[in-house]
Amino acid sequence: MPVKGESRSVTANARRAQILTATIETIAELGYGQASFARIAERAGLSSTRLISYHFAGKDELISALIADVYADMGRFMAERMADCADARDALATYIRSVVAYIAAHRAQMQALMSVFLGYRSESGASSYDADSEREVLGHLQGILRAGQESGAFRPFDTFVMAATVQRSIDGLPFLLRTAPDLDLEAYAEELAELFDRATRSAP
Amino acid sequence: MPVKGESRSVTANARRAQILTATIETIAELGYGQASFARIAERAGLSSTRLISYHFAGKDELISALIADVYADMGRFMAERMADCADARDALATYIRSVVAYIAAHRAQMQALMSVFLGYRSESGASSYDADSEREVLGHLQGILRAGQESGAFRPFDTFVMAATVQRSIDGLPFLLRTAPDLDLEAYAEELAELFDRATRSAP
Amino acid sequence: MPVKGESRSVTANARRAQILTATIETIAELGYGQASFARIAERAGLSSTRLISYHFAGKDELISALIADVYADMGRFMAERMADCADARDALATYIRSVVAYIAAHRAQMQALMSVFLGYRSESGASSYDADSEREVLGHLQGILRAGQESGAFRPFDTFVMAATVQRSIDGLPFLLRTAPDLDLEAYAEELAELFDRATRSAP
Amino acid sequence: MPVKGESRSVTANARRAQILTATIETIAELGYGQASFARIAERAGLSSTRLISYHFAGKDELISALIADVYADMGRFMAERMADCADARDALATYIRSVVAYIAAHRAQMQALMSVFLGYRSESGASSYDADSEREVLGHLQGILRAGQESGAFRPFDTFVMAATVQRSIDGLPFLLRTAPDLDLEAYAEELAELFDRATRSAP
DNA sequence: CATGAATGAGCGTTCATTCAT
DNA sequence: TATGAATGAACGCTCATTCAT
Repeated sequence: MPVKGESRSVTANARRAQILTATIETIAELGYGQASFARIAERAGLSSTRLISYHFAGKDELISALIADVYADMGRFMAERMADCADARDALATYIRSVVAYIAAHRAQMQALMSVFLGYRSESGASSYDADSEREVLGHLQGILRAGQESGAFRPFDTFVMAATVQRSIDGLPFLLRTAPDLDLEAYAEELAELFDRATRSAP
Repeated sequence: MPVKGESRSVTANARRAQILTATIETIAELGYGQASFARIAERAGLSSTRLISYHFAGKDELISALIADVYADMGRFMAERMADCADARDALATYIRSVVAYIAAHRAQMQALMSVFLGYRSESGASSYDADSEREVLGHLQGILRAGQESGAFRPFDTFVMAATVQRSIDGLPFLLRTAPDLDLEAYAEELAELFDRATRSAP
Repeated sequence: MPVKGESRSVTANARRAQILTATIETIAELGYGQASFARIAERAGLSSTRLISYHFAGKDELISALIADVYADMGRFMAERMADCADARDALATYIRSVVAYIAAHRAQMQALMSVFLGYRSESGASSYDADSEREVLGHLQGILRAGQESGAFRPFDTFVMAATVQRSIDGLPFLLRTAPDLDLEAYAEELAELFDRATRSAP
Repeated sequence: MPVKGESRSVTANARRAQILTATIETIAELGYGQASFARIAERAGLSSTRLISYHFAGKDELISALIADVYADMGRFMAERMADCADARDALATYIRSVVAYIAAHRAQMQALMSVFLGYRSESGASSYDADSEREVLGHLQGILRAGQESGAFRPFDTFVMAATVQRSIDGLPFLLRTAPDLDLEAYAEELAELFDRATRSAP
């Protein structure tokens, strides 16, 4: 039985990573609903699903770990990109461009993440992962928007609505990429940046 | 074994409607993945799941019927609302307000529809319903946007990106309503209308 | 509820015949195991399986009627052909040629009959139809063989074994025709006639 | 989920054998059509049908395994018996006696095999097992017959027809044994041997 | 750390049949 | 005579999980 405390052995972590990778690929390809332990084990080349149950307490923990992993990776990426932004307008545009860039470079992960968010209802906890993560992500965006309003760069508007709209405009990309894999994401990002700059800025 | 020909009997249609209602409620509440025939039958107060299989050829047909029903209803609602719009700016704002209004009045239906779109992969057809319906919906929006650009009311922008962004900003509402049922949708709609008016209009 | 007594109305008989024809075709094509009421009704163009249940007390009666029908028809055919046979050798050869000829002209019926015999276990009665019919058919053949032995035309042998062998050599034809529909049945019959003439006759 | 690679564990093989035995008994007694997983599991004393699904990929694999098992066993038996035959006449008689002897000693297996052949339509493959196996079995018999014709021991005749007739005369035995379990199979074999010797031999 | 074996519950579907017109 | 509606039981199969090494 694997550790519940703080650290895990090296090989255990390797196995977990291997399983998570297979899980991401499976969900990205078949959708959350079709991602059974059996199919994940098959893709990972495991002899039985038992190995998944062994390294993860259950499906809930597997999905939680997946979300945490992707979020952590994306968080690192975003933190680096957002480090030096001149002002709020720059920060918003940079945010949009950065998330789109991350999605472009991690299609499977993002596809899987979205599929999980939309297909997953934890039967243990009352609230879904969606709610918590959502609040967190939107919180960050709202921070940027509020700062812009305070500095006078942004016009008055409901920061929650604006943040949600920005986020949704990006969230949908993984699904869009399913049916249009050749989409020019850089151009897409520029269009969005321009769109939300006009939607938010105070001056004409 | 009902129907091969053209029409259905009155009682059969009543049963179908009853089952569809229960299906919508079940999916809206539990998500597509948890919406089994058993749970639907239980909610509908049916003696056995056999009745569902009897009135619908299979799960595929049940879901197809659900989508068609909701779409038809929404289509009627939208057509009425969009009938007389002065210009493109008005049309865009009306579109946003109308869809939001429809969602506000048909939360369960929309919740179910979204859940189906995101959790459903038809094993029969290659493409999911999502792809086809999406194209259709976006097509309508793109029509409004292009008309505005041609009349000079809208600035130049990629109509596909803009249409997708508008649509996503509304699509997400059913999910938002899950965690925030008390959201002021009228205000939300006004914020979106203002947001996209600024994002699209040509003049300062 | 249809008659249990002796006669049936004209239209009822027509319906029964229509259903029996569809049943024969269905069984011949898909095998007894796949011949459900639903599939039979579909092939017969009936609106519901209820019509079958209405005209036949149950599956057992449907199958019984099928067997009886085919047997009666084959019986008439055979009686005519076997009418004037010079001697036992002639009778045996004629029997073989006649049954083969009948099979050639009624492939679906025979295919269905065989499929029923081999796939059917009446849950009501203890003995299967096979046993009774078998005895009857073999009885006829044994009669021919015994007569030949008494007249000295046939050598001594176990008439039951010989009759069974003759019958099996013909029974299998419907199945053979499945995989080899172009089989020359006339030639086949001649080979069998020669084979069993040599196997039975007394003189060298 | 047992095995993707090459071999199976000891206990797994034991379970498979146990399940196969129960399957054979069930089919032999009730016929292929009534041999559900539930009935097989009950006979085998398994806690649930899940164990069957666990050890065999599906009903198709279960039936395939059954056929392969019985054929392999019969093949070994026949190979040993047919090892030293003086000539074609001897070979033919030995073939008949051997198959009958095998049937006598393995009634349930043969009953099951026949029931499967006649009641089974694989939905995966276009052709049934019957067709392939049939060709193989008849091929062997035809080999014996052709050799006899070439050596002059056998008269000219269609080897396919003769082989099919021989085979059918034996195939039917399992069914005959159902209604007449006390049949003297040794005597039966002798009658058949004599019958087909006369039918095939060239000299008077 | 890993694994084969086993499990009960649930899935969507199909079955022959009965009820009520 | 015909029919739509309804039904419970059973089907093969897959699910995530647990037991015992």
